[in-house]
Amino acid sequence: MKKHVTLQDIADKLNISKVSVSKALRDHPDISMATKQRISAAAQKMGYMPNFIARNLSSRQSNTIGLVVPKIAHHFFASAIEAIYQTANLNNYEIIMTVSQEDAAHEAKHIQTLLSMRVDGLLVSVTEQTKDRAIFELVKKRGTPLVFFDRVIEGIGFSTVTNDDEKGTYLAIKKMIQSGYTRIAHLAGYSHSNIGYNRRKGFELAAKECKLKIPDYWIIEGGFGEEDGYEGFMTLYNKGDLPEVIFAVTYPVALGIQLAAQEVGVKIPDKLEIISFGGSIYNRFISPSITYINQPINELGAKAIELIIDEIKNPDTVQEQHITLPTELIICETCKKMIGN
Amino acid sequence: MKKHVTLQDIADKLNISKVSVSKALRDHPDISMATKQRISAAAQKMGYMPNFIARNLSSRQSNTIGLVVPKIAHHFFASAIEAIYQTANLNNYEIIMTVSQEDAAHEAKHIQTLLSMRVDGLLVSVTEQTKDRAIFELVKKRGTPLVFFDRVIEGIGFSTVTNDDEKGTYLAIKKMIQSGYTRIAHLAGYSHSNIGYNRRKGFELAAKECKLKIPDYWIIEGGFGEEDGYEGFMTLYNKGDLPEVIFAVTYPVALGIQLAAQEVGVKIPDKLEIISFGGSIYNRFISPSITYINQPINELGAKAIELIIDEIKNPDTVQEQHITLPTELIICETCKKMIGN
DNA sequence: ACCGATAACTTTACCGGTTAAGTAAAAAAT
DNA sequence: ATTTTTTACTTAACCGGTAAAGTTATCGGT
Repeated sequence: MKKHVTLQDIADKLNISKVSVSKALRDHPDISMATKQRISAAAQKMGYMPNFIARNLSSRQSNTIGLVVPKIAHHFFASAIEAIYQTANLNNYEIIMTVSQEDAAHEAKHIQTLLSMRVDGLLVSVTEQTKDRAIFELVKKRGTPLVFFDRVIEGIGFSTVTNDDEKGTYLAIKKMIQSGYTRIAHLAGYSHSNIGYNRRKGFELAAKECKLKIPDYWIIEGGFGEEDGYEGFMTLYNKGDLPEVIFAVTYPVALGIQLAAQEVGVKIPDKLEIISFGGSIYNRFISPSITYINQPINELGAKAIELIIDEIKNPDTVQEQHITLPTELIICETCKKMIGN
Repeated sequence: MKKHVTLQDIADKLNISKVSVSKALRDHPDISMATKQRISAAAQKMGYMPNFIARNLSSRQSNTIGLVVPKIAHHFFASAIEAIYQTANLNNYEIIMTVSQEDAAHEAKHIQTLLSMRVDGLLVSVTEQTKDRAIFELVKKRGTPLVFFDRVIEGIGFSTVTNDDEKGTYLAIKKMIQSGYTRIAHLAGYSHSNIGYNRRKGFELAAKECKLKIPDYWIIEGGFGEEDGYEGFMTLYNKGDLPEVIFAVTYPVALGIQLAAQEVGVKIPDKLEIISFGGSIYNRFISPSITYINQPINELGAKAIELIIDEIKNPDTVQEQHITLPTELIICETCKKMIGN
């Protein structure tokens, strides 16, 4: 029972060559209808299951896409991953996902592994600490198609799919200022990451256009996780000059702020408001629910897959593309002054 | 640049056979130190990267474990998956994950695909609707090791790793009754699923031991998702006889209850309390935070990987195992009467 | 009645490794 | 000094497919 049924086994049984069996099962025109039927009947009965490994080796393509994400227990990634799996499956691609855990070294190692597995293409969202581009330059040299999504690296010739971080932030913050908020701080993430950089840029642009002066110490860099929100708030709090609103670079950061504020007794939304880039399915259960800039996560995941598949299928004609998807402001229980403006 | 460097390329360069190169790179004793060094230097310089596909085909093992989960945008699974990836990587295994989306047909198809990829073993948590065991019997016949975790199928000879659903529930509900709660309903999930069945069993056992009569219509079957919690609550509500507490079979179900209750104006925790099996990282931000039975998610994931690796490495000596991990009651802002009892 | 085309296979070669079975020269044993 | 063992390789065969290049028998056209 242990042995797998191979093409040869079927061929022997029917007294034909294994190539005929291979062709029949792939519906190749060389084989007559009658034989095709005999063969598929036999394959069925014998429980034949093609060996992908062997097939991939000889056909030099795996129908497999390597996915590298920094973490998964985070609403944005969990949803994006789900969208990616779904779209990939619809297009008959398998996904091999690896989780870098926000660690650039893991990331590089995983990409190596995926290249060794000869994935047809790569879909990557880099860690918050990724600075070294060597591994990506290697991928480029190899000629393996790669598409970045959400957290990207620009300038090395790969396509990207992102939210419109800058514009989304700009519009939201502008509206916020127009609604009467003037004392706004920003926990900004890392500016070496595109999401940190562009969200901050949108924030600063809105402030500048509205002639609002934001003190330097109200823009605080850090990571994109809950702990970073917690620490960021504490830094602000200890300065003794709390703003009215904090704009959090990600939803986890917003949660960290909330947690810290709760701890030191700063009531939200009475004493402090929060607005965040990105939400969560849990947001509506949280009190107060946080006003946020909604990301089109499913579209983002789906688009990323479409791009990579396009690059895989048309390696010669495709061109580098940079797609940004529009965001949408969702007003919840914080920042209520914005309603109607 | 496109071509990959192969063993043969290195062999040609150094005027030796490719087998020597293969052996050298795997540190086989056949090759002298001097040659090994020449070879690895050359491999390094030429940018050699082993072709896993080819290696797997010829060595008949992939160092790869197939993972099948029903969904990923759910705290329990997201965390379990993270633990699984981590433990697998530590043991030099790659994970190929597929998402069945609570659809038994997808599940079967994915398992087929993973078998075709010749994964060394499978780790499966079944969908809420899985009843047909045919695909698992096929796996058994094939001889591919498989371990179920959390949502399992028993009686077909595979090892399982689960929470101690029955005992965990039993202890929590017993404590709840002893704390003075008497009107307790249960949104129970599907009883064809082990988690539904065992949690309900624990619930009923506690009630019986405490001589508490629970009306039939207070135990409602359904799925394990938020919508099921929503519907379940509505069913209870429309009966016009609301309990004091609802025990939700999963955290998403608890959220669904909360949502529905909010909608019809039933205040939690004043008019209705909730307790749930399983929590979420978001729980502490939710108000009121829900008292829950905590699952040892990381241990569960890690243990599952350990079991499957053990089965892969010792196919002849391993025996079917059924591991249950203890749970822990975490009292939050609902069910406060339980504090101190 | 002869020729080229077509249909329906088969044979050969190859993908990039690994394993098993040689082999020649050097080292150790008798 | 001769035999045995060991060292360091090489050659051949295989994993389970796919792709390219034959090979017949049949068929349509003239």
